[in-house]
Amino acid sequence: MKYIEKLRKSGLRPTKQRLQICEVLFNREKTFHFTINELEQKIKNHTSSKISLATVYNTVHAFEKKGYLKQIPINSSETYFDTNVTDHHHFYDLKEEKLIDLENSDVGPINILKKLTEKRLNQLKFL
Amino acid sequence: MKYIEKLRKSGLRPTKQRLQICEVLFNREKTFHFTINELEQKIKNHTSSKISLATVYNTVHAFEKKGYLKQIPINSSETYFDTNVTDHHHFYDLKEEKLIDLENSDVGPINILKKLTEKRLNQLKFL
DNA sequence: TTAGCAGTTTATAATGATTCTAAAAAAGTG
DNA sequence: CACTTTTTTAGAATCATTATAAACTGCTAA
Repeated sequence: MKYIEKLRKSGLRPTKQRLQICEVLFNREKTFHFTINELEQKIKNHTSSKISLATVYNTVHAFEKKGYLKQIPINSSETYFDTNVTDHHHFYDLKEEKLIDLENSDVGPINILKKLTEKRLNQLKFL
Repeated sequence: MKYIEKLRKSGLRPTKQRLQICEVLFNREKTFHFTINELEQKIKNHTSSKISLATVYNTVHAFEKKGYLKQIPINSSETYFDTNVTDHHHFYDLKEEKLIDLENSDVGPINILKKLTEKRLNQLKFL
């Protein structure tokens, strides 16, 4: 399995559950967005063995901490994650109620005209 | 009271509770951000009579629906609202864990370089 | 002014995503 | 294999928010 090394290098033990979740999350062409419950469904469809909900939460947070997933700062009852961890923007389609990725190259530069120190800017997250 | 008319015009009955909440929210120089619990505290400090938590929720949602408040799309355990309903941006200060307003005039134009139809663009919310 | 209806408030229960807990299982190490 | 550490797990706990249903209030028409 190609994920065993990746996990070990990150200091995460390559358990059966983590490897299965890796398959579901990363073994595909395109990146995608998901909630924990959507991920649980995908896991169910993908494997016969059941993974506890707590484990799904644990794993997603572990992967996020290691930088393999990114949390999307959308205001929703459920938290969204993104397997695209490159620096990019999101748009939320109000009608279809789903997220759209826009790469940085799809969006022109955003210029902050107000005077803010460099240090200050680095600790700010654009919403 | 100056808020009676405003409420009536919106189709909201000017109840004692709503007027008190109006005082707390709108009778000030600057706009501000708040969570429901922060608002509840402010109400407690402002008046002697108690307003039920359910009423605070109801009122905030009613005001939001009428356009007097704006929900801020930040991912947090609590929902943030803004009394500044003008079209503007938010930055989230990761270190101080608080929101900062940036007026549109403080931020240069954001150019979407990807081809999206006009109609599509209107139903998108920038995150 | 008052009767009655619609809108509002309220305490409390319900909901639902997420986190906590503590015990069992699995992985790594010598 | 023995032993330590990490991980998994089911279920309980948490906490913001919403639903409920009864009491109350504001409004309006007679």
